[in-house]
Amino acid sequence: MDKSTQASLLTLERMENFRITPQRQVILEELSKVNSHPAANEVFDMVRTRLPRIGLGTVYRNLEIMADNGIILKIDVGGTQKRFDAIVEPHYHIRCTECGRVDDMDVPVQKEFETMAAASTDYKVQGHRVEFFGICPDCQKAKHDT
Amino acid sequence: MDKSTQASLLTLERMENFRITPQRQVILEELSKVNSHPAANEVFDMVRTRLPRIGLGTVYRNLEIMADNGIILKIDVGGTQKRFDAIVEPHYHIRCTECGRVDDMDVPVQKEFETMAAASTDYKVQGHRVEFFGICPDCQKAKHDT
DNA sequence: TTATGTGCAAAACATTTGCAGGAGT
DNA sequence: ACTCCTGCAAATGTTTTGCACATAA
Repeated sequence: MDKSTQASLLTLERMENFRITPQRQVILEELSKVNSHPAANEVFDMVRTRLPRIGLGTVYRNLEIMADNGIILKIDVGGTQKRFDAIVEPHYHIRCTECGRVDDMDVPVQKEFETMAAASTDYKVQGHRVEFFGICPDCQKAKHDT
Repeated sequence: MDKSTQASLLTLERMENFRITPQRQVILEELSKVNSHPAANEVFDMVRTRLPRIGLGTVYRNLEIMADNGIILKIDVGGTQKRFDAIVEPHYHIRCTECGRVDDMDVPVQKEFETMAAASTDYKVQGHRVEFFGICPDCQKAKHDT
């Protein structure tokens, strides 16, 4: 058993009342491999190279379940598709307004934001999310070349 | 001409190369009336009470155009639908994780965020967005009543 | 032998687009 | 005339769901 399989099994065990299926292992392993923040169809493509018969619905179902159980992070910010991240620790993202690519941001998470926010609303504040947007290096280059 | 019509005409004049049509006036007037942040179909419903023959495509097209021209704000955060806001000054939002409702947040906009961010990425940073999430007063009550 | 999970296809939902006719300039 | 705009319907893209079969507890 290689390192990533081991890691994912351990992580998957945090799911209660759910089975550790090959599909779920592979989804988590593939998601853990990449630094990008793939959308569901991209996860589907990666997983399909190893499990050719897996269905897109299974990928959606399992990404949802893992996100609900805190195994992975669902990045539900701007853009048409939701994206997924194997790193669950809160962090910020930046999204390219040209190509939709999402990268992690190395900016400290402002937890105080939430206490500040709680004072100015009747909502029960659960968390917050910061999304920067801009033009990624690749798209800057592409624009320049035009 | 009432006050809201006058206001919307003035605002619409900021659009270059575009006509001020009844559809556009009414869309902007209706959007300006509410504190909520309606999704396109909700704008459609509001506008339809005054222009029964308007098409949903027209609403989408015009909301898009107005957002591109800075007349209104497209709130492209979490949730399945994009929402629209007649207040274009940058501000933060909070979204209910139960019902999807979006409210304005009275938290100062951290413009320094963007300069801080610029230092830690190769992106050309254009802006940022903060979304708080939590449970709105109505849904808290609903949960309690169950 | 009961719960849960899967593949497949269809449905649901939000949004965009093509087109023929309308209206403004 | 020409350009822009509209209503309508069809198409698109993403995500969810129903169902019959498979698999693990």
